[in-house]
Amino acid sequence: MDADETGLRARLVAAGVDLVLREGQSAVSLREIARRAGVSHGAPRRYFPTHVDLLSAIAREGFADLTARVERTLRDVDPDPRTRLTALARTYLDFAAAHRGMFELMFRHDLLDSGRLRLRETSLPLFAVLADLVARARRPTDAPAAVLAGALWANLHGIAQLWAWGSLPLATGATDDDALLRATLDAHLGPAPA
Amino acid sequence: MDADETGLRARLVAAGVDLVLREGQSAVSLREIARRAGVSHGAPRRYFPTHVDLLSAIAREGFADLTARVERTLRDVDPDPRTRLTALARTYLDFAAAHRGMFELMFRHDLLDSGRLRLRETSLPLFAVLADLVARARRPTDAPAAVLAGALWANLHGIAQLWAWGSLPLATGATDDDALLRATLDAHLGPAPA
DNA sequence: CAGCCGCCGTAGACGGTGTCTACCTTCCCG
DNA sequence: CGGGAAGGTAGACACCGTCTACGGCGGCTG
Repeated sequence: MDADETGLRARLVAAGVDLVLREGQSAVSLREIARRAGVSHGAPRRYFPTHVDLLSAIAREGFADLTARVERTLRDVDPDPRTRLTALARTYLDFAAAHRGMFELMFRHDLLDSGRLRLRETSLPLFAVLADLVARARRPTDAPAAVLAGALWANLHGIAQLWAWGSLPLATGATDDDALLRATLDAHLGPAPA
Repeated sequence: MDADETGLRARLVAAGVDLVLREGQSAVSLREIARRAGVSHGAPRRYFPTHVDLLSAIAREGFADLTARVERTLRDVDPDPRTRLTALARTYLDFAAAHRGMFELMFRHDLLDSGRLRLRETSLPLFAVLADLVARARRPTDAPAAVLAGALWANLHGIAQLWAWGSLPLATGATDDDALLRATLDAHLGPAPA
């Protein structure tokens, strides 16, 4: 992006991303990141006044990564909106499962929520992709596109979280989330075409 | 329950519940709880070998509270399953909004997920209530009841979390979650009757 | 009734954390 | 060439969770 890739700032974020992916969100301490970046524990403070600022920068990378994955997936999928939404949803759930620590961090609002950080806005591009597809897949009797898209996102997100947490496998007895995903898409977009 | 209400164990949990409701999950340290309970910082260790054990006990209270609220709400609602599901959903969302810190703690699987703690099972009674209503509201062409109930729970949960996080208000431009809730129920259970 | 044992809470230590502050090096620009 | 700012170092502080040694108290046993 606009960051000097070789600068300490970028190295700190990269170390943090690596750490959260490998060890989970609780392992992401300022001092550990500084250690991995090979600098003293006070160094990050030049670029990130507080721990929250660094975590937010890491989470931002997570959103960028997820958004990029979705766009990459959609490049190879045919133009039917329903098909594309299915692919988007699958990517979302796979991301949450494969990068659980990062996914958790991205939505830990108690860690990240700060007026000045504007982290929430980071998810808007991804939502825009989803909302666009929803608008095209929407049936005339459905709720307004923004509402429908919001509800669908929430459903995806809830599956991702409750599945990772173990509640959904336990409650439904399922061993994978395919049926849940199908039911969700059918519910919001109407039964799948044959 | 089976705990001596005047015992230190119960006092610690009560102090923790109070703290998480008032200050949020990050304020719930062992030492602070001990301070509020008027005992030394080492005392909780008799009953909760580790911080996670205490947090789990607090989260359990949260699930019990939520379940009780749902049951209390349902006592005054007429028998139509759709109406009852609406009331249940409303209670779920209101709980998440009113007790954000507790709601977050309840689903912090990185803190609570531990084979021996069996915390996930605590949400099963609530899911059973929902699943029962879903089974009765289900249309013949819908997904199996367990799947439908799981998808609906996930949708509710996602709305609760993304709304609290601020993403959904931002993305949809809505000022309350009523439209999202209605769209969700319509999607999973079919259009509302007049 | 005496004595002992086990439960329960105390208190201090240890290594870790985030944050603050004083310092020092290095490099660029006038 | 000399001064000043940028950027990293290092130590202090308060707080955290965990571990361990200790004390006091009550109840059971002989």
